[in-house]
Amino acid sequence: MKVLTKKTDYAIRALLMLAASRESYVSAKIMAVEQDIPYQFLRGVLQEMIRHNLIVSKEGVQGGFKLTMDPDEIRVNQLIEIFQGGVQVSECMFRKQICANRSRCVLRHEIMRIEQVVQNEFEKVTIGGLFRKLELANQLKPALSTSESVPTT
Amino acid sequence: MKVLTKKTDYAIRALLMLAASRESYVSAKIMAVEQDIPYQFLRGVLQEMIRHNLIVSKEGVQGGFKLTMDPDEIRVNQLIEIFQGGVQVSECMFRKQICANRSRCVLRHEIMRIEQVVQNEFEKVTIGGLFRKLELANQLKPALSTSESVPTT
DNA sequence: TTAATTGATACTAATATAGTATCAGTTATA
DNA sequence: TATAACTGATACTATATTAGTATCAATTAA
Repeated sequence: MKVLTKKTDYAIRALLMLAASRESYVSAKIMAVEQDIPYQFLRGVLQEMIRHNLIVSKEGVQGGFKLTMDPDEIRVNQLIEIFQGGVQVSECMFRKQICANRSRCVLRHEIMRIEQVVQNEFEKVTIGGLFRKLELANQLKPALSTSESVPTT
Repeated sequence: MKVLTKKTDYAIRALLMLAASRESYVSAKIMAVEQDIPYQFLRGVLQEMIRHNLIVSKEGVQGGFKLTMDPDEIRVNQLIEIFQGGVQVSECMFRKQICANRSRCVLRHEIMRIEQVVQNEFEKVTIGGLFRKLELANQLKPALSTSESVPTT
């Protein structure tokens, strides 16, 4: 049970960068390098987000992407919806036969309930919220880019 | 985001049948037919459950499978663990570099929290619990097997 | 004019999920 | 005691999803 696929993961990280740069455009290249995401793959992800009006682009030199809305309005929930087709119950037998077999229906009902819980949780998580946590983390631990030799095991 | 794969789904339905038959053995064939599950595929699922000591088998004529424990002790949680490798965060960067990039870590933390919620929910769902709901559903709607012509759209 | 950019699109590769087939061994029972 | 109804084990194939690559046209700041 993989909760987030790469696409969603990359999308969130790209959005966090855009949230950080506010009004100015950020190019796909910069985001790909900084976040260590395959460039062309990220481009596809960004295109998808344009289609869903989460971001806008500017072509040419100095071009790039920026948010169309307040980061607090972008919910991880929606990103999962876009890149993973939301949460899907294992085969919905609705209508088809009212319910070919009862145990499948009971199960289904139970899963839908849990999915609703997950849905609600992911709805609470916004890019804005994540961004503030990120800032806080960076305040508390401003090291990293310096020495702090990585254990070469 | 697919919550349950076929294997888990089939496993649960098979276990519900075993819960219904209590002490007597039920063959894979019967379960496959009644639950409309591909026979050989189900066999594989059953083998996996034997390996995890959820069920035992008896070979030969009149053989089959039965539970090793009270249905209330079998949690859907565990089945997801067995058939879907549990809930996995999108790439754990732990230790590797303490955290190559911060936004990934913040994200990770948030997801882990939600996964814990999911985990807790699925832990509450047991085969015994589902079985009782199933019985209740069958009591309230004892029709089905009779006429009730399926709409041929 | 040109290098840095996005738009669009068509691939390939890797992995996971779903399903099939086969043969050997066991056992109730006719 | 032969045999049909079973499971054990294992090796395959097919399909779908996820991840990643490549290419070329159009745009634009400098």
